[in-house]
Amino acid sequence: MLQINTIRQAPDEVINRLKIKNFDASKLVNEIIMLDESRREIQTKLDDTLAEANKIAKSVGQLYQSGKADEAGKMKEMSASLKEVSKDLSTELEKIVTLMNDALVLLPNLPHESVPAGKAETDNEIVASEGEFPVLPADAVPHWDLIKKYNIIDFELGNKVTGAGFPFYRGKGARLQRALINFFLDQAIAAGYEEYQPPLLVNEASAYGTGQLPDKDGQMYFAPVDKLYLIPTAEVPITNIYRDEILKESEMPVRNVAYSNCFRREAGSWGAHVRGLNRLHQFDKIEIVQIRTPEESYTALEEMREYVASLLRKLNLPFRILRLCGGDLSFTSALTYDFEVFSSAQERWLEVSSVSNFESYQANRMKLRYKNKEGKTNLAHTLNGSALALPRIVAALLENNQTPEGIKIPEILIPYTGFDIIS
RNA sequence: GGAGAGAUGGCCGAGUGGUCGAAGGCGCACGCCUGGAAAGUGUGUGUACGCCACAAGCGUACCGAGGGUUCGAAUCCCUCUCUCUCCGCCA
Repeated sequence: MLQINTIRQAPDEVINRLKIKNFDASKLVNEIIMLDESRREIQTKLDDTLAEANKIAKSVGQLYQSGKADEAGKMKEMSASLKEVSKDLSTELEKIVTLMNDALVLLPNLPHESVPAGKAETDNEIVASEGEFPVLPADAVPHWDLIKKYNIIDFELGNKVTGAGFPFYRGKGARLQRALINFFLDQAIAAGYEEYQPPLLVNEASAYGTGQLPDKDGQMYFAPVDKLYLIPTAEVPITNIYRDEILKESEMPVRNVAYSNCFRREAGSWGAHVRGLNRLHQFDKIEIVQIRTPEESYTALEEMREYVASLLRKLNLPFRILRLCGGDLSFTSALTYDFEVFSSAQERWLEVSSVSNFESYQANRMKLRYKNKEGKTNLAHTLNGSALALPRIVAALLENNQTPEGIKIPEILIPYTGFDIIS
């Protein structure tokens, strides 16, 4: 969430910048400022009352020790009324703090100044475009036909055992998945990321920390008996490692990578464009996470963008990079680059990665701070990106590399797959 | 799942009603010492909020969480959560 200081110091700027996200914040901001004012007023009163009560308690102790029980008795009475006052004040304070927090979590992150205005996908700005579209054979088909033809991914089996959106990968399909996972992890490690294997279920505090709660409740699978959420991305456990932590500047920058299964309910989002591997309830993703100082977080974002681009180049996939417009930008993000690969048989662009800088928005919510060289404690900046999400990469690889002989495996993956063609 | 023990600062660990934000040790930071380092030695070393200039300073809260008793709680009482040990089960 946004820092109260930011809102207090420049409320108009907050309102103006959120207009880029098509979010009318004026009412919320005013409410927050009013709540903040009364919060501070009450806090001051309460502190003064408690200070006085503390003084009395101390002198009562001294009076008893010096045998002046009468005087001590009088002091006790004074203390009783103070106690009532402080009780009322702290109840009131608690109420206001709750109201303020409830309001604060409803405010999205401020977009970075480079974010273009816009309402929808079509307003995203294409900032790069690379690679050649492949020339496909005349009888080229989409990946959902290819996986049947070569018997490498089985949706019907998934339907039987679990339900829609939970396919089985088999034979060379399973091996291709495993190859991609290892390839992506090896690449990330070579680029300086530390590998983690995170838990796939997280508690409520973690889901809240990265911002899945309260705004994306309903998108996550939930195990009510133990009150645990199935992670929609490794971002959640990996970033929450640092929840309630104060990092030394020497421990920064943090560069972590994790492979995980991701679980998404995708409630209400099934339609014509989600056939085959385009959208699943369970999928595999390698996620990179960085924790940075505010000064260098945008340098880090560009570094991550370049890293993701390098993966797609190595896989020989045509891709483009979009700078998301305000309307398409997520609630918690300040700036996001989406990566899309061209899936030739479907003839559409598929989003395979999303690289974002959350600035201090997540950090504030999860109290992730760092101590700078001067010894001052500040909120850190968090960033993350997919590197990469598997299903759509697989879809594009299958479609783009289909030949009459079979599906050719990109050169760089062959050491990982152990075969060069799926036929 | 059964039985027991416990939760204190970055870590270890003392503290069973007042002078405790909390002894001591380790770690860390800075200084001295040294050709340099180690050792030794001195000083410092939590977080949040409020007043205020995001200074100094002062105040308040925090010893797993929440509530209670009391003029006063790390210390007493209640509830919850978590951790550990043993047994059972088990990849």
